[in-house]
Amino acid sequence: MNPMYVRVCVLLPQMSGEYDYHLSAELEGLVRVGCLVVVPFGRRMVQAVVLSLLEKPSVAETKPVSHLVDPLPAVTAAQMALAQRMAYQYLTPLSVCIQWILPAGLSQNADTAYRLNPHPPVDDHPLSPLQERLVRHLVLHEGEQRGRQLESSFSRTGWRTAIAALVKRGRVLAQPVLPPPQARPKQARFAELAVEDEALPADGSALGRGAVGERRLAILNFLKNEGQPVQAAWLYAVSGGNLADLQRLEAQGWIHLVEKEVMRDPLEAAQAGISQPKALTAQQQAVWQPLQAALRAAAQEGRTPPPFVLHGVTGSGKTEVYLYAVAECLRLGRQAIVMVPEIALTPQTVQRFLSRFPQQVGILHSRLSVGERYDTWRRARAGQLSVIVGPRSALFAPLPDVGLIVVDECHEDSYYQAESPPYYHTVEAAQFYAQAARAVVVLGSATPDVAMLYQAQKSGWPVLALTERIHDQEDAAAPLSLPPVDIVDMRSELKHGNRSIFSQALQQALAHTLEAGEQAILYLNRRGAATYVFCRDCGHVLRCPRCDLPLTYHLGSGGLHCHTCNYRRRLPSQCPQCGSPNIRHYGSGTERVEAEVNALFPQARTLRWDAETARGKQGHQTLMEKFSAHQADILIGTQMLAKGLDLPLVTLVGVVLADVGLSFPDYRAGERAFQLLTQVAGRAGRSHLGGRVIFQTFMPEHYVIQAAAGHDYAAFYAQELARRREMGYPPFAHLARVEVRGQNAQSTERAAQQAAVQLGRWAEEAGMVELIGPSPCFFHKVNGMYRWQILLRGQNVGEVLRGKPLGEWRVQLDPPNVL
DNA sequence: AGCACGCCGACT
DNA sequence: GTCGGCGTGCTC
Repeated sequence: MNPMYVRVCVLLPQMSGEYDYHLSAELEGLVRVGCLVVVPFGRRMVQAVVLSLLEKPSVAETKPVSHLVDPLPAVTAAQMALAQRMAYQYLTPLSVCIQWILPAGLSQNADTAYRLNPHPPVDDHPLSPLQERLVRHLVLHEGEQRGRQLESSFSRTGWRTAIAALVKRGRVLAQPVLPPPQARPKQARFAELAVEDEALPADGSALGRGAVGERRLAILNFLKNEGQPVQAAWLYAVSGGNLADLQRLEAQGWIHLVEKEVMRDPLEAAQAGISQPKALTAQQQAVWQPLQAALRAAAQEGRTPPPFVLHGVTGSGKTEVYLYAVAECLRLGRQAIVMVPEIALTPQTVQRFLSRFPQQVGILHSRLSVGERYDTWRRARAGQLSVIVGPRSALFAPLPDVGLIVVDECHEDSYYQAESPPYYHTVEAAQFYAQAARAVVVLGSATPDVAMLYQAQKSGWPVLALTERIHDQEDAAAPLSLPPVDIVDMRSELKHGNRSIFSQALQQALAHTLEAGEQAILYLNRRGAATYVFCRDCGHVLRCPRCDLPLTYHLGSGGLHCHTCNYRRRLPSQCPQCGSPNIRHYGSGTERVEAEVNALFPQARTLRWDAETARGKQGHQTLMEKFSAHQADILIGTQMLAKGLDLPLVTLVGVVLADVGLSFPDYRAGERAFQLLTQVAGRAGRSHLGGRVIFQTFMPEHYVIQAAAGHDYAAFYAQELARRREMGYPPFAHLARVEVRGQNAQSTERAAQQAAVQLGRWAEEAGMVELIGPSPCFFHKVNGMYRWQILLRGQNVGEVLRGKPLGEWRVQLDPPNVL
């Protein structure tokens, strides 16, 4: 007998409960676990996902499931396990995790339709100004608006209370509605021959006069050659015909016109050639073998191996190993997910997957239209796509049997979702998913996070190393060496009277590169760099006395400013540490650097690449193409050009100030700087031309600068770990950020104090948890909202907060870190 | 979240 | 005596 009841998770963000419903006779047998349904909830209709089928409900009275949104399950079993794990791990309601997994455009939230009552009761009540505006707004929009529309027109005005009063008095009618999903399958017109090939006319005279007949004949002949239904738009394109021609041909009985569903494909235009696997080097082979064994074991014995860390220097051929792993996964009849930090910045990686697995790759990212995303999602669910490439959302493609999850450049910050709950790290979530799906996880990076590598070593994860670079050219056999890095001490440059932002060494290297007709990159981290104030003799950085953050210099006011707490002071004339008068800001925005380059090398063609110049849809691509085509000699840019672009003509990389970021009071500042410098250094010398890197610095002895210059990850790792131990950070702790928000500074502060008392009590009960704040350093004012952060740090933070009444606080739990 | 019920102050 | 403020609590 079919189960008559279902347990569902109601998709309301604030609801975390599970509810039982019964199935009507027509739905019985159709509703499956993971299906998206609509159910009555209170006096509303809401979407819900079926968690399980039941023979018996847990309550006496049940309501019926209203209808199925889609007969195919919207959430696979493995995805459901992932959602449940994320809900538990990240202290987030299950409904929120499920909504995150569902494709945009499918899930819809309940709403209210407001309509002007055409026959309002007699009412001489005066309307408030806001009510007047609402009524006028409704009149303007033909008497009807949904809550979401009103919210966008009247946000932050209290329109809900105002309209509720109007509803009460009968001026406005309110009706709960659940909008249908935005994303729908796309229908297109197809034509196919209705007669045997031999029956087709020999010339166009039977089909129409002159050119018209020829045009219609062309359509028939095209259909004959294709031998299958062809989309009408194609026929128009090949014949110059139109819908009238097709309808005429159908009326005459030559063809049938049918409506068929088509898939929107964002890759339709991307014509990648077909590429064959490359032979692996001995090192790649050594890495590949255990990976292959694990893929086979996972597929055949259903074992989930621990994640593989693929630690490969820039240019060591990590991508080819991924391609081999994906190919093996497909051979085993399973599918693969390949995650990249940001699709716009890694077009070359995406291209390699497209050409190696033609017709099998789908991409998922936020720039796709709702329809494209929905169709890619449906093709993945139907087994029509075997490889999904994309940023962190690609993890949620509903593949039927995921066998491999690759996280490329797994140290990238973009893998951490910090904007809205669930606050999760892709590296961790991928492991949860892999456990549910019995898949292999590969974490690739040239500079793995210290915390991740520590965890790998502690937990016995295999760490596979690729230490040699390989040529991009197919024929070159000898491995390339990493480019030599010169550290230039900017303090001695100043002592020798060089006041330019470029050292003598960098100027000479630039001159040499230009002479040789090669390209150079000048890298600077603009965040803070343009305005960072420090002593040029002792390196002392001016910091905010309240927050300990470096102060920023504002050209307009000529003063120093703390962005966090609004502290202001004047620029001192002497260094507070050594008394030197050489304390000033180090101005070096991209414009400034470009101006200096142009002054020194008037003949050089420069190209600026920063958030400003890369704006627009194709911004990154245009700039990259321009530089790749050697339409510029020197590229000047910020963080983003450290990403995975292959630029073979670049033989010189200059880091204008390598120290940037090292003085941020973040325990990960050293790690971030090391990762950036290593990546930037890897940009040079990816060709037979070789290459050279220059780090300009005021701290030449700093371990981060030294290790990055020596391409020595091991040294950096050891020193960073030792430094963190020395500072008393527990290895492997969670950091929970508890945020208290309010409209008013005083009341928010009071609430934060109370929250801190409560959190402190819980931390004390639990032991092993440390409370940080509230202190002004965790105070922010954003968009008129006052926010205080309180940090909890310890090995069991998640357990401390689990089950506690946290309703009024926003809690964000970071993944485990070596703090 | 919504929307109920529910218990206290200012008005017909 | 009623209208209406927003404090808890429920939604299968």
